[in-house]
Amino acid sequence: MSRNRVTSAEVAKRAGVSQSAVSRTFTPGASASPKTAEKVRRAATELGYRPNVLARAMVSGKSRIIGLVVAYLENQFYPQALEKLSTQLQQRGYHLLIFTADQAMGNVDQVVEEILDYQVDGIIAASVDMSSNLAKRCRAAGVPMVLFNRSQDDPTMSAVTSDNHAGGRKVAEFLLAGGHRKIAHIAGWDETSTQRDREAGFVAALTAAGVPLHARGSGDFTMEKAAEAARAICAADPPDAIFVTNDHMALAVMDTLRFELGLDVPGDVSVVGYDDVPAASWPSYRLTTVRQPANRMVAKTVEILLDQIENATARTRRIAIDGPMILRTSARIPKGWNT
Amino acid sequence: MSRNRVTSAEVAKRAGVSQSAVSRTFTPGASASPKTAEKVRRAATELGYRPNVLARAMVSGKSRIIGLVVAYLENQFYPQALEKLSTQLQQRGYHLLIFTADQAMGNVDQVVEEILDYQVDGIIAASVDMSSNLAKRCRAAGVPMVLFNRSQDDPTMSAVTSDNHAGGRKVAEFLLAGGHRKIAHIAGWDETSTQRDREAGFVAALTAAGVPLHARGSGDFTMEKAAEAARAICAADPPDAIFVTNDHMALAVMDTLRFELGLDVPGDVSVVGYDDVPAASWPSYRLTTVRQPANRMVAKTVEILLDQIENATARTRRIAIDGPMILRTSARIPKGWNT
DNA sequence: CTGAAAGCGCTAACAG
DNA sequence: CTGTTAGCGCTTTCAG
Repeated sequence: MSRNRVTSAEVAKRAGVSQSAVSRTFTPGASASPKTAEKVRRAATELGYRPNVLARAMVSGKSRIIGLVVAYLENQFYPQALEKLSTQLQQRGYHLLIFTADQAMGNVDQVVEEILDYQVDGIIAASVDMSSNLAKRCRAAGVPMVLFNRSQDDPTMSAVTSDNHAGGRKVAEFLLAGGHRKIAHIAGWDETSTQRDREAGFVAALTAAGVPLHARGSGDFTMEKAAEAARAICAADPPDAIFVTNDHMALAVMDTLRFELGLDVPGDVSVVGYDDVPAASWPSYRLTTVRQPANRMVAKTVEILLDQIENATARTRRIAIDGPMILRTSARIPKGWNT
Repeated sequence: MSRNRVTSAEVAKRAGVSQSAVSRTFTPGASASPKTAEKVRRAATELGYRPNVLARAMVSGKSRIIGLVVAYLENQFYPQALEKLSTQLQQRGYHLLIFTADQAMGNVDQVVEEILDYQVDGIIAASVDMSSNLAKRCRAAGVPMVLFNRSQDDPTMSAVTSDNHAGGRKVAEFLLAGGHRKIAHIAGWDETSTQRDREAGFVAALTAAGVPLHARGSGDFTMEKAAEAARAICAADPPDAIFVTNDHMALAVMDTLRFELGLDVPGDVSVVGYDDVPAASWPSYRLTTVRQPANRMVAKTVEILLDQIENATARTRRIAIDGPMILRTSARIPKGWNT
């Protein structure tokens, strides 16, 4: 009942060749005669041999494993991204090693140290914030890192996000065009770039139109807090529209408005979210939102990371991908409005 | 810009001790004098040294990585389980290496071979079906495996599920007590144990009461197909209750009934699901369902797997954890009904 | 093209 | 308790 894997040496013996010959036939850029390769391959299948990835990693310095730091998966946007990330990486011969970091516990840095222990070839930090001190540590270790759905102040880190500022602006313009003038905002965490950028774009457009923000609450990126914020905001002078920083919270806001406060959406108040998670399109919600193009974000993330890994490209890249507004029925649609 | 990690040898030199001394101070069950340990630890922090997990894995035979095979993460039950799994494992010093397997592509076996290449200490197969041939392969390799939320016919594989048969029975009894007599079922894939067991328990109770199944449709575990099935079932002689194999599909069924077919839930038809995913409790749905105790299922999975890994317990265990019915408002509640 | 030999960084006997 | 000595399984010079 112990680890009894077949080794290259055993295959070599059976095939009547040297151990290095075996190694060569299993190494992509190798030099082995068709004849030898054939003998080896036969012996290998007979014995059920497969190269030990870890041993290979030790000597080659390439583990073909990518560390993924992720916070919480309740917001549907992340499992979706995780799945795509895993699939695309797997196709290229890499695999994800998962590390969950309690955003709250602020143990992200600690976790990254652990990741480094595994000699990962690269790191993807999905929506967690990390010290730029840490970035230095990774760079020193020669391990590339890319931030997914978060961009740090530290411009030396590669990052892929959607164009949050533009997205926020679009929402404001859409709401304004719809005739709304008592526009509220329910935020996530102020510490995150997604929150800051979306709100900045949103408020900028409002300001440009000379319309002040009617009210503001914080939902902490959770449904419970978002619901509370919605209650608080509507208790005083109810808004006629609410922009919620992400769909996950927006869903809770819609439910609170409708089932608890007895308000009609969009009759009494329009609601707009951000992300376009699967649930946003469910008939019960039909949430108008700004789509984060998960596919393209993931593809870019993989491209940038593998480029840095395989071509030793030191260049850090920061990308913001534009996403369209998805018009559904949770918000009044201005006449003649096009995307 | 290359891999420049500090090695134990460098720490040894700086601390003025042997390389093995360094190894010992970083190995839990080691013998090192407080004095030496102190010197080593200082030198280590000064140099920023951390043991190379892969090298350790090579010689010790323990990689402290667990392979997780997972199919699709859209059904909220899985991200939730994944997160808990990762967290609990991480606490015990293990980490998850993710492998996505297209259930449809039937490449599960292929994927497991890949997992084995990484010298994982164990494998968790979350809701995917695998050949018992493969189980043999893992056992031969000395790698324990436990099935999560699926139990195979092959009784040599450890498995953790909820008590699906009992769950199905409960639903039938609940519906029957509620006075329903035209009861339909919308299934997932017939090949899965979850589907078979839930339906078997459900139908058994119906039969015992002398009530035939009014109609049956297949939803393929997807929302689209489930919606179609709902349409088809209601086109002929509409049922007064539908038991849907999982919440993910049940949500779609509710939406279809309400917004497309104009039916009232539970006024015209009661809907019951299975899993108790987060969305089931959202105000728009308030879906009556059978809870799969994710926490306990995960805890058991981790316990069984680590037991087999750390204590070389060969004993395979198959566990079905009972879950309560969660009464909400998508189904009529019989008078005086208690859990 | 091929075999022999030297490690990758670390743990685990083995003597002291 | 400590240092020395073997390897873990594999890739990679280095001669041939």
